[in-house]
Amino acid sequence: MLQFMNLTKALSDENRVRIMLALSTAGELCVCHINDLLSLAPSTVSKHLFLLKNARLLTARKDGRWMYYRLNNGPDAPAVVVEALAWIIKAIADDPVIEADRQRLKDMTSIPMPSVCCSSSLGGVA
Amino acid sequence: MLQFMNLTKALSDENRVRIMLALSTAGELCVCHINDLLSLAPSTVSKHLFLLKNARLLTARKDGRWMYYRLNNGPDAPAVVVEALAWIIKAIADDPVIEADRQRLKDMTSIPMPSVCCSSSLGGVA
DNA sequence: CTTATAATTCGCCAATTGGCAAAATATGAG
DNA sequence: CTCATATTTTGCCAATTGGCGAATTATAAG
Repeated sequence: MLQFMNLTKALSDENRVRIMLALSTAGELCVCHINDLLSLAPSTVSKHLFLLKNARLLTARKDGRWMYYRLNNGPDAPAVVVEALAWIIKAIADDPVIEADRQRLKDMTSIPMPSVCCSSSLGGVA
Repeated sequence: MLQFMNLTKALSDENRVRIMLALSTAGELCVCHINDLLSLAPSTVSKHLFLLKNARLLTARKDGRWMYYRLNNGPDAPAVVVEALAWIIKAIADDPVIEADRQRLKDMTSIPMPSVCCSSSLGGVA
């Protein structure tokens, strides 16, 4: 029960749902891209990612200074998680908010990432 | 999006999830049975039921002084709701908390209800 | 009409949660 | 080593939420 409630609580915040849908499109994202996407403070995003990972909805991978997050839909993911992912993606994949995020993501990730991650990724006139 | 967040927020509270699972077993329950099941104040249960109904997870039917609630899994229920119902039921139908609720429900509803609803339904030594 | 019961609404309080800034941690670059 | 960047942890505050009791509404019974 506690584990299941962690799942539903994790999905009960709009910003966390937006993260999930962004990952369903992008496959994998580093934290700074998510910061830009949501326009939230890094500490806030970090907390959201912790809750999603804690609920087993996400997995994380570290590469140098960067953390990459992805949906936990691999073969060893719990069935209840995989079903949750299918449910939310089907439910709101074509929501206007999600569509807009997808467009922003496309712009963001079109800049080759290995070089420089975020400080110059988007919104950068300077 | 707002409608979907109503759904996930409605499912993010343990007492509300217990209501859902109780209804998946009983089919239909009147509010006073749910009060007894959760041992919460009637006003609190009423608020929970409002949130679940507002999220379209439940439907309500009035019969005399009693309100009966049931899962919204009829033919005209939104697909996203039906899928949510299938998801949560599969996920926690055999959770200990839910099993215990099911036992309590069986005791409760074994008393024929049309006669007297709740004031004498359970826990009644007096 | 008056009384009693079921349920909801309202007003309030405690607990939880989402947000940020600052400090701490980790890692690559010079 | 020292500096810069990415992320997390910590501490704090405002907003939301879950809870109760009191008041209100609705309906059946006397």
